[in-house]
Amino acid sequence: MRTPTIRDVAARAGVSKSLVSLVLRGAEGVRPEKRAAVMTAIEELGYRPNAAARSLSERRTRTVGVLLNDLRNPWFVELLDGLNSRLYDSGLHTLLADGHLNRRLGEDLTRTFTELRVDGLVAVGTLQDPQALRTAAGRIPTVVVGTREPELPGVDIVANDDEHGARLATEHLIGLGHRHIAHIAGHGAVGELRRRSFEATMREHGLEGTAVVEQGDLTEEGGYRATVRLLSRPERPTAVFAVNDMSCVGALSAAEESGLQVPRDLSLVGYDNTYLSRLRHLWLTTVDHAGHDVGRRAAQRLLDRIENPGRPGEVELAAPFLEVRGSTGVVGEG
Amino acid sequence: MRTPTIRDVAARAGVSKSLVSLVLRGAEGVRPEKRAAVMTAIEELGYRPNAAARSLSERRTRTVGVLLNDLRNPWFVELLDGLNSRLYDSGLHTLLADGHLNRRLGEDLTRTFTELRVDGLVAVGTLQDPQALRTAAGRIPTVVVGTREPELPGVDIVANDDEHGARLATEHLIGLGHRHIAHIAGHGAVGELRRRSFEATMREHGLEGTAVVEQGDLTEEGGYRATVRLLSRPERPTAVFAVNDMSCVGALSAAEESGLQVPRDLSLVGYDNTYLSRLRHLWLTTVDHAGHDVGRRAAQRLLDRIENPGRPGEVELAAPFLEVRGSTGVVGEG
DNA sequence: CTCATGGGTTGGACCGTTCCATAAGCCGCC
DNA sequence: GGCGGCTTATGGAACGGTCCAACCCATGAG
Repeated sequence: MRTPTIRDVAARAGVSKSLVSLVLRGAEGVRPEKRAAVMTAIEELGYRPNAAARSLSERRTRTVGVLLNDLRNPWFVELLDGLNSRLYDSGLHTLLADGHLNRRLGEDLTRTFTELRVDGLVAVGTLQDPQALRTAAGRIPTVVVGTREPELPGVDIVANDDEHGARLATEHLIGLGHRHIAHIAGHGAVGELRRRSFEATMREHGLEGTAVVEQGDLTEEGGYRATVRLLSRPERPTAVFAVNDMSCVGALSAAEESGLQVPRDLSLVGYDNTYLSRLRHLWLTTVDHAGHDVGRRAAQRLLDRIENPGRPGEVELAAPFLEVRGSTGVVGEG
Repeated sequence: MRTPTIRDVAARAGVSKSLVSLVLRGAEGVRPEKRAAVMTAIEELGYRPNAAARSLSERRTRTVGVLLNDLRNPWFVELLDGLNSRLYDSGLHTLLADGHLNRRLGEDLTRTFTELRVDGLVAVGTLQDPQALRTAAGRIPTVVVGTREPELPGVDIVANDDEHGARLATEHLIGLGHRHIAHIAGHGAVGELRRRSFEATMREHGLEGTAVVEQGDLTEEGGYRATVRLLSRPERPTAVFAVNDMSCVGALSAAEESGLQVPRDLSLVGYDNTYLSRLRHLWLTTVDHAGHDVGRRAAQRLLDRIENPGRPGEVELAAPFLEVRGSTGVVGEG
């Protein structure tokens, strides 16, 4: 028994395949009894439309490909949620693929999605291969989300406002009376923006003399090492603003190891408001990167771009906000 | 300019579309100069095969759909890695979809994958809708991975041996001299297996009198609450084996809150060896669920089932192992 | 010289839909 | 009775590949 096609349904319902097609797409002007006959035939045969045949004929897939940079670090879940729901409202499905997993295999996911003829492409986070994304973006409406790079022609970027977020974190610490504040930096455009904004904010408050930056790498290990270096300085900082939650957890470990209590002896602020920071045991003050909002806006951008592919690429920023938890406190109080 | 098709390539290379097709599929017996002509035409036109057309004609997609239960809890990353690499070796791509995200939208992903005519289906973790999976499994070779339910006709299950894992954890604690050991249980088949094995192991060591079970729910919050209850008992346990790492982190918080030091006053063992347990700040002793191995075996099962769809469903278990870190210690020592 | 052999290539049917132009049927009106 | 107009249904041509039987053309054997 082959899987049934639209013709099998038609034969069983005693109508033409065209009418079945009309019913499937919910067309007006089909006589109710015929519609019912078709529906029962579909039911009885367990018919399911063939997406390949449909998209071949329709010349679109109603599907959006989402490229994730690394499943291991699920900062993007809220973002996906926003993206997904907005796209779904417009009748688009999303398919995910993880770049990290597939890169080791030498598989180029932009190519896979290109061959699938997805209607749009969303790159979540910084991808390994900007060149592949560039060529894909030449064919498929593309939006980059949750990062600030790469900037490509005809590609929109939607992210949170890192400068604003870093300012929020830094001013929060300054407001608590901290003067010796350190920043654990990360690489890439996002790391750059956050660091610069940290430095600018410190300068605005006349604290450029006591601002310190240590380089991290967005991992726990990097955050740990950077903090160990920070704490061995003659003028030990009383607060650390880490480029992301992961680094912040590393900072937390380093602090405890050297006998410092958080937040009594050292205040910590992370970035991303991942579920890590929400763990009762960590309970980090952090900057929420407005993932849901970013995702929704990205979806809207993509829909616009599918409508009107020619438009030049733009950058759209959502406003992050501070989530104050237990890792920050007034300086010198305990 | 339409996107080029195989016929455009053929015209440009001065050959028939059939020959282009042969070249694309790397067929033998094509004259080298013709092959070269086709390749340059492909290059010049930027031709990309159309997956829909190909799969319509070939009547298969070379694609496997992977259903994830919840991206927020990324215990399955290693597993995906194993799965992916094995499938890729056999020329199959994987597409991911997250059930949690899409369920809210009322989208049935098994249906989406059925319409896509994926060659196989992998359900990672317990899904919300076993009924949908059952009907999908009736059409598409299906394997359930990393969980023990649902058991469906013609569906293989590949997971780690929870009974063995729970035994490892429990005997580790007993070996450290613990007698009053508690278990934070989880729901579902997996929770049941781990709890039963905990109880059996305790019984074998004559410790059924001091074994305690509190119900959790696999979340941090649940682990926290269960531990608070445990610690308020007259006979406080000296060790806790939690059903998963997430619960274990909750237990850790509860312990610290009531002034107990881990592992001096309370030993803790988790399950899954997620990156959470590897965080220096938590550094949990945990049972590794052999994700990579499970993933590879699942891929093999799926490939077998694609070859031979009729076979009845079987359960295959991989051996978990203990990962001793900092959250367990000899009883009474500090 | 004829004919079988076989490597290399090709046209056309087919996969399962959508879409469009056209047909069928019915009604009312002149 | 013929005809225009309207609603509803239909056949056939795409869509872009794969696959297969048939074809072409050297080559070598008989």
